[in-house]
Amino acid sequence: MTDDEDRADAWFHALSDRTRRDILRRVLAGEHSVSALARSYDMSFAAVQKHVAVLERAGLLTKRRQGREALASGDVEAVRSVGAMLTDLEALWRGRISRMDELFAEQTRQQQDQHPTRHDRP
Amino acid sequence: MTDDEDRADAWFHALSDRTRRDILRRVLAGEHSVSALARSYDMSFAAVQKHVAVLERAGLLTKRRQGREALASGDVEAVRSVGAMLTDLEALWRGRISRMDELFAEQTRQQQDQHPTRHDRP
DNA sequence: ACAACGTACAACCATTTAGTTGTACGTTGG
DNA sequence: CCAACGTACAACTAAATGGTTGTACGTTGT
Repeated sequence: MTDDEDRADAWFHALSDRTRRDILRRVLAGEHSVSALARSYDMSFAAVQKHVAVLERAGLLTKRRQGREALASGDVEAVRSVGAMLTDLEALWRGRISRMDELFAEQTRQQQDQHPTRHDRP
Repeated sequence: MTDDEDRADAWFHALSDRTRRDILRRVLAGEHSVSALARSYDMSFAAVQKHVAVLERAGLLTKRRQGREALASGDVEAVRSVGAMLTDLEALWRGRISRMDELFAEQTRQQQDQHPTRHDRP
């Protein structure tokens, strides 16, 4: 269905707004109703509700209904998945370093072949 | 000057586009000129150049000039900083779990005070 | 019963974004 | 020398974004 890249788009876009990051912090620390969250910010209820919806669509939080309230709760697994993507990026960088090391070793070896030291070949 | 939250905004916004994530993968794996990168995508040179600029402003890559080429290179430290933010989010969640554990222990203790077992008080 | 509360969603507006084309300018190879 | 290359940036367009207000509807406490 939704591609990995689509999910990543949604994750990073959801995290790219400071209000949404703050909401996510709160709901990771504990359940909060949408209106309780809304009271924390200097903007309309509807605006906060939209931010919650963005986080929900990205899978970073889930809502459950209790009476008239919608209780939002952060999904730590999704947060970990985002972290894993970054770890994968780091791995690419490590590969680059390894290749540089190999290249260096290769150059060193060739230089030694061309200019053997007295010590190596007495 | 630029707040932590501003940096985070820039980081996550830069990462919220799949083309930019792909560019970042390439330049983490090794240096690439902007036009070499541009050849990889089905869009104009100017579009790719703008994506590179977004990544650069976010501090996720750096450019160095060599002759007429601008060589872009990924900054793994910035990637790690983004990862650290997510780890901090996870920590909030862990705090929530600890608090739930404490609450449970508290409730259990009170229940034992109210209904001591024969075994506890023979 | 009913007023207040919590939620959802539509419609609208200003700004930003991702793309385009065009232009200008330094660098380089033949 | 100069044509081709690589880069940068401005100006424009369509779409997405973050905010607003207004409306509707189920839930709750008195």
